[in-house]
Amino acid sequence: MLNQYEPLDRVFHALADPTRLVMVERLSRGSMSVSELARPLPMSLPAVMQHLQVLEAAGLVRSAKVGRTRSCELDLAALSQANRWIEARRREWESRLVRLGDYLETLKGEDDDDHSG
Amino acid sequence: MLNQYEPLDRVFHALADPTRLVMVERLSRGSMSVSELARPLPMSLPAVMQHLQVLEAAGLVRSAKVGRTRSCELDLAALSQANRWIEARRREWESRLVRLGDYLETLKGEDDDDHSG
DNA sequence: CTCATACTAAAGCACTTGCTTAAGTGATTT
DNA sequence: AAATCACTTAAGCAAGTGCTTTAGTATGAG
Repeated sequence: MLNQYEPLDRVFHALADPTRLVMVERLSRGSMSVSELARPLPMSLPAVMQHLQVLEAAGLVRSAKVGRTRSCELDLAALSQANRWIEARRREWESRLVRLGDYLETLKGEDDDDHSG
Repeated sequence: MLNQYEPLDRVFHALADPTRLVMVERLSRGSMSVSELARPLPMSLPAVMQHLQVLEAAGLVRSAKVGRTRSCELDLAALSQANRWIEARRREWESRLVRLGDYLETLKGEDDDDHSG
């Protein structure tokens, strides 16, 4: 397995799980503690902690412990990075389609010139 | 594992592998056959086929067989969907920050009124 | 001090992933 | 017809994932 994309595929991996998608979605509506985050999820608290660690390792979430509770909040930087990669792919693909269109136009032009021969 | 996000987390899962990121990146520069796609990758052809199936299942790539070669091309729909989800999270988070800012402004205003008491 | 709360750490287990190799299938060249 | 090419299928395996339960630790309330 090659890896020149270490941070990026960690972000996608973190988002590749429905539980973690729900966690990110809830955190986008406001910061909360681990147990608040866990409350609607059909699994144990340690399981939620493990998901949280994946999100933190990807840079999607930051958390800090205050007293005995850990407060979690979204960090948009990693999400933006994912967005930029997707946008770059879209642009490459679309500019290729444009170039193909131009090329087909050129062929059509040549065909018009050369039609009687 | 809950799943109200079936298509979306399939897309992120498909992008959560460095080999598949390379495949998508190469396909964004133009369509190609399975063996062309496989040529720079340090693994067997069946392995590349398996990655291709993951990308197709996620709706990121379409392919069609012509004669004995299979031509693969990018399909931007799934990528756009991923992008829209990320943008929605960003907007929710940012509007929450704005509301928080407004609230703090309100408190400051009340504090100004109530300062002498 | 005692007890409940809010995590945290560790071990274990079923299942999935990312490969491999070997043995096909069907299309195209020779 | 025989050989080659471009996949395709299947079986198998090591490593990783997504949980679990059990047993902690540190903080805060009474």
